[in-house]
Amino acid sequence: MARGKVQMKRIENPVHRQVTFCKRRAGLLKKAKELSVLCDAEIGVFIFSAHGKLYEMATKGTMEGLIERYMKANPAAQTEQAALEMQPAAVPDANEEINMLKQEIEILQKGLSYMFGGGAGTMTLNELLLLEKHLEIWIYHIRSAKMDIMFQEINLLRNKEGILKAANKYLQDKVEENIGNIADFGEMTTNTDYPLTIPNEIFQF
Amino acid sequence: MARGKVQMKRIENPVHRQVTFCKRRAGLLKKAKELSVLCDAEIGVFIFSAHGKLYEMATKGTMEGLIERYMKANPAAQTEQAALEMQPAAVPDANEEINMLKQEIEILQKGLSYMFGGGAGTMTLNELLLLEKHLEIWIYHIRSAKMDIMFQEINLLRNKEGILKAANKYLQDKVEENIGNIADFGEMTTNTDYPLTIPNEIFQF
DNA sequence: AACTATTTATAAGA
DNA sequence: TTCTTATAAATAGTT
Repeated sequence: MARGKVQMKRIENPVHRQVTFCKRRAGLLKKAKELSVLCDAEIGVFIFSAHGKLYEMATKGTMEGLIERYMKANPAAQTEQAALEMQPAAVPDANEEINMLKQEIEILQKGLSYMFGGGAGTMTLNELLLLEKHLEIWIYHIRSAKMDIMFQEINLLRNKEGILKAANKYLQDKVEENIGNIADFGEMTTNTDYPLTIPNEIFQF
Repeated sequence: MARGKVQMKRIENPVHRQVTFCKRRAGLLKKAKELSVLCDAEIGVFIFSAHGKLYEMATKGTMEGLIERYMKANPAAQTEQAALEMQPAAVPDANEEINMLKQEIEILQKGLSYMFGGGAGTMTLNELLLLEKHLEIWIYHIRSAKMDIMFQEINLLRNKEGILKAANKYLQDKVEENIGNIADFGEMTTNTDYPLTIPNEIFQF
């Protein structure tokens, strides 16, 4: 990369190779560190030299922790030991506990997917981060349709109330205007005099 | 490293951070590959993005093989499973799986408590078993207070409607009974003849 | 390990 | 994401 390009193949000169290994190894680890810091990533690197010497680096925590995380993130990838552990030699008690835990996980997953509205699939951790938002949206939808209907109903009734009240008033006027001899009319008037104004605050959901 | 130096700290702008992550990730993996080829080294790199996505690369063979080699080369470093496997009495396979499942449950629990509205505390397993019920109850409470108010309002209006209608009818009867000479009365009657029955289904929430 | 001449990598902008 | 380009970094060959 300087003073001449380099062929992408094994450097045959052992001295050159060793020097390059030193320099580039440092460079690689530096780059890994930078990527980790700049982008908030967790990175593990391990390098076995041609002679078998191990150089490693792990950002955030230990290499062991990273490997465990790797194992979890990549269930398809089984180490030799893990593969062996899949053999039926397992002890009954242990199997029992495993099954219990698996059932628990199933229940939890079911609850979560239920919450997401029938999503039959499993959730990733990313999806969990959107949890609160989804829940709020869900509630909103459930509520919103009902609210619309109820508001319509209330408005309908209010309109009818207004019309009936007007009709009532009209008829009352007519009665008063044309008839003076109905004894119990005043009593009637009192009974129909209801407060018709309803505080609007209760509709501010 | 171009068009301006970059501070060695987390890039705050999410877009910049994502772009840089992409570029530098590619760069890092390329460098690893080059080092491997040029110097005949065996290298493993894994990168977890901030969002938890895994990117990996292993020169020569699989990452699993590399991890096993790493384990062997680094006896001091024991993963949790490996440590458990060192216990003679324990059954290695089962313990590992149990731990994995327990971790999974922990993740789900975390998501759920997050869902329940910033509850910083942890949930017990018993609580988790009641997940669906809890959610329904929660939604029910949110909704129920509002519904009560709206039902009261609707019933109030309906009662008023009934009373006004009765008063209207009474007055109308009086008018019909005592007066025969009001020209526009029939018209009035038509206008006040509204369908007063509202389908009850819409209130079945 | 230091020193440069060059090659690479990459930040910023489209 | 991908391309371009100006510039910062990395590093091959040399001392």
